[in-house]
Amino acid sequence: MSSVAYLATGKRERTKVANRQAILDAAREVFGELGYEAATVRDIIRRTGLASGTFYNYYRSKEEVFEALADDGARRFRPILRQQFEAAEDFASYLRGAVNAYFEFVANEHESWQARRPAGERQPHMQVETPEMHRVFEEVRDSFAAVMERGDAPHVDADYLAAASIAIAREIGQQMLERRPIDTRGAAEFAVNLILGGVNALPRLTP
Amino acid sequence: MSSVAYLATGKRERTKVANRQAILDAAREVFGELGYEAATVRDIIRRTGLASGTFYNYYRSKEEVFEALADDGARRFRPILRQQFEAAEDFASYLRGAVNAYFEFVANEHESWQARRPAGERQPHMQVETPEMHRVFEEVRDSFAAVMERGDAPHVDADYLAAASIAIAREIGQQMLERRPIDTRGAAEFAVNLILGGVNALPRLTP
Amino acid sequence: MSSVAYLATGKRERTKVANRQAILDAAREVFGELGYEAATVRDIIRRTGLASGTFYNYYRSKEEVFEALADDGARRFRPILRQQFEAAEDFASYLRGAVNAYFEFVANEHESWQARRPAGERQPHMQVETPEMHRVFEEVRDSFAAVMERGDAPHVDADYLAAASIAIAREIGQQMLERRPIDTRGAAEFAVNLILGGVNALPRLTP
Amino acid sequence: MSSVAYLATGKRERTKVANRQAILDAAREVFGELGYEAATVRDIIRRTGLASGTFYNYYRSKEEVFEALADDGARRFRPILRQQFEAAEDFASYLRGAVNAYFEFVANEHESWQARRPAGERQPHMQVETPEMHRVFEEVRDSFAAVMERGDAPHVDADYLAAASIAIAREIGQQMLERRPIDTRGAAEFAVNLILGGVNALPRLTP
DNA sequence: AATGAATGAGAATTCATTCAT
DNA sequence: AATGAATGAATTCTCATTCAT
Repeated sequence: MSSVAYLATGKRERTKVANRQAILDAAREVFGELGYEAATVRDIIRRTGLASGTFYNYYRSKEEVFEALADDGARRFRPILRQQFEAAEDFASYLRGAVNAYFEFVANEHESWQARRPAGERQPHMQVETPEMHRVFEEVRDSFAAVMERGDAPHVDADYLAAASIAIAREIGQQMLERRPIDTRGAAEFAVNLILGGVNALPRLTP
Repeated sequence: MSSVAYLATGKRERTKVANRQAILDAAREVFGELGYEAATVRDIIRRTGLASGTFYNYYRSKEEVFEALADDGARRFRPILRQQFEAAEDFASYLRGAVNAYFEFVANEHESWQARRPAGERQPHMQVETPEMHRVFEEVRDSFAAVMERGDAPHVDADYLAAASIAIAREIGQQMLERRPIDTRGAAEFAVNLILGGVNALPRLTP
Repeated sequence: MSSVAYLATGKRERTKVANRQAILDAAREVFGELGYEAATVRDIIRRTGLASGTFYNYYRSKEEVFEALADDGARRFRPILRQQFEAAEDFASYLRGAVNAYFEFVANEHESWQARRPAGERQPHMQVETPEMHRVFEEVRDSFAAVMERGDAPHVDADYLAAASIAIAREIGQQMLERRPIDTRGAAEFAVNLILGGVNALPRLTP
Repeated sequence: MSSVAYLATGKRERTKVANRQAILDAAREVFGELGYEAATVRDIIRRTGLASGTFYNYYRSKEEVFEALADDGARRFRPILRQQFEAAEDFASYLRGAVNAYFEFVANEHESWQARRPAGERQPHMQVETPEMHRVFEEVRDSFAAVMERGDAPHVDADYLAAASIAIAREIGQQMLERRPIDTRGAAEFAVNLILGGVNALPRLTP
């Protein structure tokens, strides 16, 4: 929180922080690959190289890591969204920025949000919506609401719009990855045009 | 023996079908009440009155029933979709019909899934991709392509559009279920307007 | 047992006999491949093409087929041994005949006595001594005793000798199959010479 | 801490080794009392006082303990064999020493295996082939080859001879255990005379 | 704080056998 | 006599969590 915290971080301290993060990262991967239920604490801890007992020095249960993911995810994605939000003048520019940011995020982060099919495993796996995904949803919805307020933008159901926008981004992203060559620009354009066009066609809320 | 005799296959056959359905129904209930995770194969089979081993004559695991459930939904929805396609004159009417039908379907299903849920427990919402669901995707994409061809409708990337539309419907559908009262009309209107408006804003393909 | 039995065998009768034999053959194979315990009734019955319930029209339990194998095996191998026994003038000629007969039996019968490794399965399987193997042992021992009595042959412990002879034949047979080219003549000669030489060196029993 | 400290590994390590051994011992007893088939993993683990799950930290299945048991026997026998080899002057003395040692070993093992057996139940006798057993085979074959080289002994096919000798020892050993009183001396004499006499009768290799 | 073996409740699963058709 | 789905007792096995080192 302050510069002191940074300096005060001795080796012991750093190890603790690093371990906590390592477990979180491993959990994100494992939950992403196997789904919450199929994932075991062992799967998670094995990936960190730590001993199984160590897990419980950081989290009290499998459920607790799962919940911790929410905070972490939000912490990492919120600045990006916020930056887009602050830079944006209106809904259109925010959307454009956010969608692009999302595609970059997906590409850079090795798609922790998407099922990472471990290449050659049995087809139909289940995907749980993680708490961190929900947090992102809230972030987007609130930003939508705010930019609508801010500008002269159309004023529509922010929940529905956020849900729809995220769904579109996710799904188009998926499709995009299955085409060759991978055309991120084209896909982003498609998604943004679709949403923008749609929003303009929506009847305004007049509460 | 009766007019039903015509349809009835042997008793054994009927029993098999009935058992399979009984397990599916029990699974729907149990998943609805306890959530996928907490539910056990025993919970499911107990509710059918069948013996525990019998479960394994029909499904190999909890995961498999879950998928069968999803598959079952998709399979029951497809005829509805086809009907909308045949009745539709253009893209707009097909979309309107299909989206309305889908939201009605989802709302009905929802009753058996969540009916007995102790209020306050949020079901983490899960995604499965079954073969039958893929068929629904193909059906939608092909129908889109066909109605675009048929009418004077805009001509855009059918894969992207189908993927986006399904994603929107799914997600808005989820949101819809969390509001009270459940307003399928309102949700459908939102989704349809969004997609239609978006489509008109998309640049036409000119191959 | 008589010519009447043969003629009286109507279609129904033949089917019954054939089924009983089919189950026995399948059981021999399955017990040989998997060992008694790992083998299941389903494994056996599946191989016959019959329904699982049908098994119980012929044998009351897995154990019962296992025991029935004894009679069958003895029934098939006894004539061969008997023939060698009757043709033999002394121990040496009986041994030679029996060992050769054994190697032919092994080759012809696709080695039901040996582990039939299903090519590419996990290495260390267990082999149970089936009742039919024990019956063969008795046959050999009795023949040994008889030819010793009959001729001027050395008079030694027939149990030990039979056990040793069978063991040698089995094991040399195994080794032989692992060499290229397969030299049955050489192997048989080795076995026979070893046993004959050994027998002459054994002290005579003088009861 | 004490002179033992030198040998003692950490307590953890000792517990692991002790547990593994405890399971092995319990398995030996249980298999001896109930037979391989009737024995369950529960029977084995119950006798150790360990928790049921602990079994699976050491062995993956009943079959695996059984193999470990066989392997264990072979592993403990090998040093004995080597000792005989080093003490032997020629083929005859090696053979005599090894066979006697083997029969003693088998008789001792037999006590722990069959001691508590309710009389009258014949244990169906099983064969396993473990890697360690193969090593015993190689040891015997190489020793045979070496002593043949060393002395003026006949020079015959070492593979065949080793295979035959081991088979004889195994089988005569089994027979021996079924007689009362158990006469290791008599059995060994039989086996040694048989093999020695046989070897002398074999045509020499003249490569 | 890290380790990793032990724990044991409870879930998953098998399979010999029965029995209605 | 054949069929093959149903049965359910018995067994295997997993895995979150604890705890001695």
